[in-house]
Amino acid sequence: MPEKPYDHKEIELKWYEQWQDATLYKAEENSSLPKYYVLEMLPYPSGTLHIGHIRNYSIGDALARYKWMRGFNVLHPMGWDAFGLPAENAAIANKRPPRDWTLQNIAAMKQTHRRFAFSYDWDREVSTCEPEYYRWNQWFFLRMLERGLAYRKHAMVNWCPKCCTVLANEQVVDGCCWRHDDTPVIQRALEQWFLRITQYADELLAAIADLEGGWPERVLTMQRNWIGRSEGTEVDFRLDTGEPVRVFTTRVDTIYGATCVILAPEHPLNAKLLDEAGRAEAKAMVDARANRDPGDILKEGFFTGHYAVNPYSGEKVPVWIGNFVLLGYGTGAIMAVPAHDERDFEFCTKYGIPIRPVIRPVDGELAREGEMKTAFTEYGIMENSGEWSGLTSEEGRRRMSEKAEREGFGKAAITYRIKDWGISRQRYWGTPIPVIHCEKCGVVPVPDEQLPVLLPLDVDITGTGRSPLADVPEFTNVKCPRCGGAARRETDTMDTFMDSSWYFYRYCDPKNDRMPFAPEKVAYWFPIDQYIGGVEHAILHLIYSRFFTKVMRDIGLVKNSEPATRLFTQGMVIAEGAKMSKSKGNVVAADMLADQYGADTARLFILFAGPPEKEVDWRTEGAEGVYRFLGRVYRFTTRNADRARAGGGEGESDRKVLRKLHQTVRKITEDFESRWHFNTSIAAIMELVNILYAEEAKLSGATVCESIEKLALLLAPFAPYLAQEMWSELGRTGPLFRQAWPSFDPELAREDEAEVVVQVNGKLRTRIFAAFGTAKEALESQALADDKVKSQVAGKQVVKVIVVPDKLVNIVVR
RNA sequence: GCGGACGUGGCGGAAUUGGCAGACGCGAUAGACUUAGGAUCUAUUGGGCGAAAGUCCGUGGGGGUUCAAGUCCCCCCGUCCGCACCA
Repeated sequence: MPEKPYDHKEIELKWYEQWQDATLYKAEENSSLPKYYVLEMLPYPSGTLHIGHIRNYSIGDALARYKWMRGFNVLHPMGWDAFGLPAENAAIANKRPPRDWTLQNIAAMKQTHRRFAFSYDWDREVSTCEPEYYRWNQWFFLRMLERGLAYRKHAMVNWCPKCCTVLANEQVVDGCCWRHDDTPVIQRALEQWFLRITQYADELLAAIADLEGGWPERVLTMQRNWIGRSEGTEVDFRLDTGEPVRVFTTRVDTIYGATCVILAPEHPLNAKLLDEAGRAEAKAMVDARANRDPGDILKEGFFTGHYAVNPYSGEKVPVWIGNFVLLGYGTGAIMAVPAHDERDFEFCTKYGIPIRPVIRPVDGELAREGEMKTAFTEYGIMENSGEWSGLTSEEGRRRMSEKAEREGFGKAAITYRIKDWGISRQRYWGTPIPVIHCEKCGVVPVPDEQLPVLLPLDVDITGTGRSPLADVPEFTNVKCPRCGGAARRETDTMDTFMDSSWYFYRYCDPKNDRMPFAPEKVAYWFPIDQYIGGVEHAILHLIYSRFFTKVMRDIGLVKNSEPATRLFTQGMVIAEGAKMSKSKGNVVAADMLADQYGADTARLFILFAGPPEKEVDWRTEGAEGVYRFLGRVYRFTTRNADRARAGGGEGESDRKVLRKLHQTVRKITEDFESRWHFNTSIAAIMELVNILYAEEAKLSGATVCESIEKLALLLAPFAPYLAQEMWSELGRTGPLFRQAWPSFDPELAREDEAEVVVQVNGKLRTRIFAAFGTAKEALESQALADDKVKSQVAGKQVVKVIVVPDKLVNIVVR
């Protein structure tokens, strides 16, 4: 049979049609097979399928197919099946501002999706216009409201002038919006909704220990730092105006060395303590910090003219304002102990505030006042500290905290860096927050039976920063569900990270219209065995979804406390030296690659570019080679199909090719089982194909048949369409993913003889062949008998010979 | 500034446990087939010297351990990532 040219479009469309109703990836709910659950998340904030997606999909998809072929029951959610994509939503999507990309990209994704037949992640842009998603987001919100986990408060919030919306702390990167890294966020005071993630801060931190081993250390470290727990003491200094100012310190044992109290420039007490000029100066400090000049902000401050009394020593110390004191951490005020804190040291040195050492090293002397060059920040023995002198720092901290609590001027306290999660967004799109503001009844939740609260279709997108919903009377004017009086609907919508926090649970029970999902269905699948996503979500999505899981557990919906036992973080795709992202405009869309070379090439190429955990530098030149390789495979298959079907016979190179074949199966199996270095897996398949080409004329029909068969199975996880086509060329029927993963015969894979490297003084001189297991002495004498070795050794004295059986002989001469 | 990762041909990368450096692919060069080739197939491809056999050098730089180092240890340089006044 003559070979056929490789027409990827024809092949891919053909099998795509056939797989449409095959429910290949759908979970088999009643299966008794072991579970294996693969989920992915979006690596890039973008609506269109681009290289990052392909990489993400390809990794997860290859693994899922492999697991399937190994007999696992795989939940491999496909597209947005969990929520559907009803036609009427197009109208909503259409309402978005022009800078949003949803509508055209939903169309693009449908097309690409069709061609690729894989796509199974949550997509922020799609989920933001799903009524079913709204319903269950709102359902969760109301459950949290009932439990006091959702609340509303007036707060200073991060505001991105480009997005015209509030951002959570997690979404602020280097003082800029996570989507616009050239736009500094500003602070605004607004009435906002929050989720009380801090209530779970302790558990989120403690449970990190359970994730150890399954999650990358890097991500766990980032989460630990982000939660930022520190144990210390809150202490009231009494101001000369009569009121207390509360400070937080982790080193109350140093308090006798406190030589001033410093307030954050935006501290509430400043209104009272400062005069006009002082307030203006404080405001200037706040502004300077918000604009956040790159480079170090110098420590600055000024004296308020007021004093406060140290409750332990009774000493009166000056009260200052300092730009390095943060309102958002601890109490927004500190006691400065310059002798034992580097920042305080710098500040007090600059302004001539006394530096008084009160802690000495355990086996050293107390530093002398005025002679310290740097702060001594370690624990030690307390000195010049009244009744506490002589105690260790640890003991002092404990006992002094107890005293503060006993006498009512403070207490032991734990402070977290993490803050409650602000979920209010002043956007049109996104899930409406399901509450109603009634003048008589206050904040009234929308009753469950009225969910979902949907977005109105008739909206002007102004981009002014005021929620566009506020200008739609038919949306805002409602009756209070409690008293029936006139009331106003909440116009903020939810952060879309809300959606992503639980979307994967819905995959287990996508049609449920009574609950987000049935607990027993989730119980079968969860926790996720393997989650795959980009590292950039370490403190966003990955911490929110852990929080959500714990809340769901406490509500009684799930039994697991963590969403995923293993996390794999794929590397980012770099283009022109920068992370590929929509906002940078350096996104390479998949369409080009897919149109030109097809889905199989696109996937294979991105996997071949490098190991999945590493960043890849995007350049398309290599795609040609991968396409060429698939063409080689296809042409080999078609021109040998007849021979393969006939089978039988004997060929000169059968042994050689079968050995390589079984070695390749072994190698790829090992790659899947240990590390996912698919680039080397694919390289091994290429080597196999190169040998098939070289030995093609010297093979029996039976060997050709086995080669094509195994080659198809090996390619199935990486290039499913071509693999399926090969399968059918062999006359086999049925979906390839129902086939078992190929096994290898260790006997066939074994080399006949060991190739032993012979070195002289560590330098390669020749190689010899010997039967496996040849004794050391025999190898040594065989090596020494070799002509090349003889000429190297001639005239010199053999000092030593190192023999590694089956591998190497090293002759040391002098 | 602190913490982490990394540094290999013209390029992407391989070398999994200290044991043949450069697998596989791109690019390049030559040839075959061809009216033609941006298709396909074959061969060569780290650098120096050499007609060749061969030989020396070579994994950011310097030092060390070892029979043997891309791999382990120390110092330096560079790149990337994370954190950056967290009291």
